[in-house]
Amino acid sequence: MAGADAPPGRSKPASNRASRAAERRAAIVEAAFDEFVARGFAATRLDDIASRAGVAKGTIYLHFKDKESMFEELVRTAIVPLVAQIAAPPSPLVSVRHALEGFARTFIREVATTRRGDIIRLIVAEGPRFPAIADFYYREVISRGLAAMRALIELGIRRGEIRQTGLGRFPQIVVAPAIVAVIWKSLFEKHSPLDADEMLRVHLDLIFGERSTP
Amino acid sequence: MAGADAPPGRSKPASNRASRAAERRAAIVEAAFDEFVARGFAATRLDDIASRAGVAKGTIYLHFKDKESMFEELVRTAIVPLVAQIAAPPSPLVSVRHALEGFARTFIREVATTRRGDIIRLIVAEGPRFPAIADFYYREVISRGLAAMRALIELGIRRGEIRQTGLGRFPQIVVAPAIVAVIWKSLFEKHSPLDADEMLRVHLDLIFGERSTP
Amino acid sequence: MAGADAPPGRSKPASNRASRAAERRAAIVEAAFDEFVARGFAATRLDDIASRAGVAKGTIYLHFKDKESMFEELVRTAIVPLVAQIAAPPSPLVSVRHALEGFARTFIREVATTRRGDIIRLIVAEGPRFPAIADFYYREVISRGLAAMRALIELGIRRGEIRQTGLGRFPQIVVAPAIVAVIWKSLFEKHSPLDADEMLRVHLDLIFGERSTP
Amino acid sequence: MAGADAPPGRSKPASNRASRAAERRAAIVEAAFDEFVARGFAATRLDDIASRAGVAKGTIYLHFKDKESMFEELVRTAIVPLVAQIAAPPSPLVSVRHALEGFARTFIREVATTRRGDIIRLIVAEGPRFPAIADFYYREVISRGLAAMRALIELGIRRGEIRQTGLGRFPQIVVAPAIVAVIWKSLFEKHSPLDADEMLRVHLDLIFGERSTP
DNA sequence: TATGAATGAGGTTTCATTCAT
DNA sequence: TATGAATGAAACCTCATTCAT
Repeated sequence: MAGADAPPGRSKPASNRASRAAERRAAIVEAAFDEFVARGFAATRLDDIASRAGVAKGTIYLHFKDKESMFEELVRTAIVPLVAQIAAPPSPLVSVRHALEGFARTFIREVATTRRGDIIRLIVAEGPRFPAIADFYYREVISRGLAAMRALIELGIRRGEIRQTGLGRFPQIVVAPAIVAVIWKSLFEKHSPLDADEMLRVHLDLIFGERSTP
Repeated sequence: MAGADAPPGRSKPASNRASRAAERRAAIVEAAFDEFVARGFAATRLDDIASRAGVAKGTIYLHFKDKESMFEELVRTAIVPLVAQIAAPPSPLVSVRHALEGFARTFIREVATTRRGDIIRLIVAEGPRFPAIADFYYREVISRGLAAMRALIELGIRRGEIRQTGLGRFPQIVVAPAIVAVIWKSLFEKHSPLDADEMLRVHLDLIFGERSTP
Repeated sequence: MAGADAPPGRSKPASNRASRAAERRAAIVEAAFDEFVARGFAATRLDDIASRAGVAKGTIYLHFKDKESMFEELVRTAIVPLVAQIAAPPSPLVSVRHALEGFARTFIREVATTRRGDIIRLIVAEGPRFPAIADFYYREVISRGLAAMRALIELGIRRGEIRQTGLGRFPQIVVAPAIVAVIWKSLFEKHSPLDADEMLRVHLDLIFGERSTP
Repeated sequence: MAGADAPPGRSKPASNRASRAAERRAAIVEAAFDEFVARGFAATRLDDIASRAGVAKGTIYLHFKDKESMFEELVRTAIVPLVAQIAAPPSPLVSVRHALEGFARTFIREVATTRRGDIIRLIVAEGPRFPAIADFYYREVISRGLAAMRALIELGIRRGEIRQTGLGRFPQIVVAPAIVAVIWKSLFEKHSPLDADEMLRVHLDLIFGERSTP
């Protein structure tokens, strides 16, 4: 991930014990994340995580209590950046459409086309078996994200940008195509590539009542 | 177990050998489906499937080659009803809106509120590890369903019911809230119940340009 | 143990499924007992039990929940025969000395010189870490055995055979040399063989006030 | 941990390097002894010993070759005080009964009611797996102790204090109740408290032919 | 001398699969 | 066809031991 290529200038960056440990931990997190995303919780082997991270199996247990709590902590950690983006202020200065376009662009760039998209799929997949994770995800991402989205929608309605007043009650509708885009990318992209950018634009056209000009 | 050695003659309708086998197979399929949906592929134990189906573990192997092919066949089988409904003719007699409302109602009734909804989540979860399933699902459900949806949308556009012409290129947009509803039901329903019926209605209002009257 | 050499006459004794299972279970119990006695709980490997019993490792888990409950059940089972002997009636017809001599002989023959002696050492060794076992042993063996011994001692006192009236309050004193004999056999026999038979006789002489004639 | 980097000069009495090492070693021995007594050899973790001793795990290996030799050395060390007391001269000045009463008192005070009692149980438990320890224990404690006891008994016989001449051949009989008391304390004390003091007194009454007066 | 992160062999336990009945 | 006891590979996890600092 990011951070793997430290700024050049030092040959052995941070070689004291504390940061060596931090590096190892980061490597484990990195590897575990990849494996969990690729195989799901149950099918992931700690052996694979260890060898991918370049550490011994036992080393994992210096950083995590067991496979389950490693998974939970990992997913939680990975969710945090999503939260940060969502918590961005709705920027009432520009038009609501403009704000939503910004959202869409950021989402495409930072989520749909990166491994962060996979985490959404992972939560959908493992959520029912890890209620703690589903709860956390709901609390930190879903409820906040939808609240922000609702505020934006209602602003749009007040300003007359959005005519469909029912959207305020179902911000999920505004987000739905983005979710579908993420799922599509991981499952069907090879069968039929999806121009997520364009799809979200069409969706916004639908919401803001403009006619698309193909 | 019970009834296995019932006195011959007529214990149940169609109790000859061939159909007895068919019954058992159906029980296994049923049980396996429940377990796979509840736990995912890797975490499901054949032991649990067997006892839920009321057969011995070995019996499963009389009907399926192994766990993996059982899973694949199962999901394939479970998808068929979805296909049937989707392949229903777009019914050009009524309005397009009316047709889509019918779709939505059927979806809510037959998918979102039943176990068939979980199969969508299951495919999202296991798709990457079972490309054969993802392929099959794309071929049988996604591509056909989207094609039908696209035809309907274009009909709506030609008839002037739908003004947003871009939707023809992205039928996913029309389906997205239904997908989100299914996911929501399995993950977040307990945190915040979703009125899927109403949400889909608002979504149709958005598409067909009517103002919702709260 | 006993039962390994079934009565001849049939080449494959008890070859139906149920008794095959019973045989295997017996083999596991046998092997596990040997291993636990030889190494103690923690140092015993299920691998060794399995191969000594001639079964696969997994087979053990068809009969026992886990290592710990196997150990507890095993020891409990092994204790039962001790109980049976102890529950023998105090036989008031003969002299108390005679009764105690019978006890001593039986103890030497059936406990001190057999593997049942090792179980006493095993309980001493593992008791503190398996309170359930110590409790069971106290309840089934110790308390009953001491009660019976006390009754016998008091009978001896009433009959004038035993002059030391304090023994009624401490039946442990009467049993102590037998316990020591068992421990001695497993730890120090090779350094200095102990004639347990004779020791117990001397002990009885001490109790019944007779002078030993070497 | 705390105090590891104390300001040099004088943190504790005798804080030069050599004695600091000796203190650490003593702490390890102390901690190890507690752990081994509480859990037995195999179930004891070096981690626990280290943290109980307040040293790092690696430090243990500066003082002991490995777990096994640490255990052997430890038990040996712990036995030494027992030896000292046992080797005390039989004091022919007072009556033999008086000498044995002194023994009993000392045993109760210094062994049965302290951790040194547990070491007897530990040796009984681990002896078969550590022949070296059983050998050492036999050589240093058992054989010496019994020799001293035998000498005392024979003195008693010669002086006419003890009438049961067979005891000279089985000094174990005289010691047996003390052993049983120790075992009782660790296993059954909570079920039924034992007045070891009184029991040993009754036992001496038995040996010396006096009638107990309850 | 002291540390404690790292190792990896080895333990317990699970479970898909087989096969004699 | 149906069973379910048996298997054993493979998973997770522990912990004695090492070694760079």
